[in-house]
Amino acid sequence: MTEHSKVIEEYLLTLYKMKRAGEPAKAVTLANRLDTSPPTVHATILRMQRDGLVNVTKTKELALTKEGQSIAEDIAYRHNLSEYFLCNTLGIPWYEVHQHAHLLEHAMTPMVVEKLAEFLGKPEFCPHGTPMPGTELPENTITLMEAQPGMTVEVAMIGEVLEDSVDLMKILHEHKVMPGKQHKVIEKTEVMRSISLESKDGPSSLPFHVAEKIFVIEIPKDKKRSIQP
Amino acid sequence: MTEHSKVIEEYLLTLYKMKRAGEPAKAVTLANRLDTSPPTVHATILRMQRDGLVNVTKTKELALTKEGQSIAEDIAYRHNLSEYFLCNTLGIPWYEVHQHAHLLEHAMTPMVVEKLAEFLGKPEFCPHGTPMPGTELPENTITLMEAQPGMTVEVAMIGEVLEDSVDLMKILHEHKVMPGKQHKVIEKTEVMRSISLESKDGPSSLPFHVAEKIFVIEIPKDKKRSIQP
DNA sequence: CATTGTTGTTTGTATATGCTAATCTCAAAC
DNA sequence: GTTTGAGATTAGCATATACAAACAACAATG
Repeated sequence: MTEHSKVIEEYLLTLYKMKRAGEPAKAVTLANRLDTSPPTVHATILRMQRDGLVNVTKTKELALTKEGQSIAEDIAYRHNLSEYFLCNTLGIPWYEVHQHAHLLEHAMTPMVVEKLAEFLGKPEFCPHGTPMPGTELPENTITLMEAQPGMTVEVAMIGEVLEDSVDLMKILHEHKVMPGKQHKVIEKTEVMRSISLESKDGPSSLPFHVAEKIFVIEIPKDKKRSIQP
Repeated sequence: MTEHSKVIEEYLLTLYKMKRAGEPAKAVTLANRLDTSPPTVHATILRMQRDGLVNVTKTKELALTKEGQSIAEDIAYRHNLSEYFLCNTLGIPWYEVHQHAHLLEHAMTPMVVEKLAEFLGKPEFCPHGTPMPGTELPENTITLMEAQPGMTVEVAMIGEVLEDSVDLMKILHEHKVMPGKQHKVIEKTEVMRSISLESKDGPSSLPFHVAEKIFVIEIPKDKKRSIQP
């Protein structure tokens, strides 16, 4: 597992996240996500193929190789560990740790990763609820879109795509739409294409495209608020 | 103060350290330190001049501009802070933190620097005794070379040049030649070009070129061992 | 003063990373 | 089946970073 540039690590991580989110891993998508031009992505993918990091199927789907997958998981781990550290140790708000971790993730030696993980007590989830590679969300996790009006749900994870927008994250924070918090689903209005919630901190309303990226667990009526006040 | 590449940051930091160590800041020296070829250094210096980071005198001396200096101090701070963190918080041995900090120093946002400094209690020295920019070593600091036989000295700082060699650092560690430890100077032999020491942990012998880079403070006889056992 | 050695510079390349503009390919839509 | 549009690719270019080899400039030394 050789040394790879920041750029390559970025591509690997993005492909990994797209794969995990069930999105099609194509060159265009990558270009959009990474905010680079298609030709640049093309050239980079060629190098990655050459170096045995990705394979390209006949249908132009990008698939990580064993090695690519393994490196990507490593980066994801460093990223999530950094976020946990920044949030829990340094006290940087959970909704903005992503940007800072984005730099750190490429600058940690194996020893630093190991010692940091020990120091933090080997956490299994980042502050956005994303499980570290190797850990999974509970089986009964659904997206907020799938939750029905009347349900009370507990936020499990804020989808990684959403982390890129600090503004959006800040709003989620203000409405306490964050891991561990409970909300009651009031209604889903097709016209507004939004879903409205109600929690002890007040009401909130989220557009469908955001609700699709928020993962929750239904809380049975009798257990409501048993964990989070 | 714009964004600069890792490479440029490296050049700036190296120039800053050379300046502080009183070494002549020339292109060759840089090339040796950074282990790159003279043409590469040349080209990079041109870019740095273009960007207002260094000036080149008629005698080919490289001098940081105000801006270059300011950025360099910033990097030095991030480096030393990282080292302190790696050593004191994560428990990575002081003699090998340098390599890990070397990566981190280029990956810390201002917010991370600020929060980390707070968390660590705003330390003023790195684990090698190097003062953070803005802090100074005590006035009466001398190099081990300048210490006379019979003197008892306390190590204040391991010169930054020495940090590059993990092997050497490990040896210093084994002989407890580290900040805060006291040693008695036994003799300086011109023939061997080495200086021999004696501490409660046993005897050691350091070549002149190393002793030149180790900074110590003389401990008056009556105060010996009053601080460090 | 001529020689030598150190240092700086130029030349010629190479690779990774980026861009725009133009073009190609192919499936879906008409 | 022809058109259209999305996506992939090619061509042409730019910049930062690296190298080796050749050469220039200059100081030190004999």
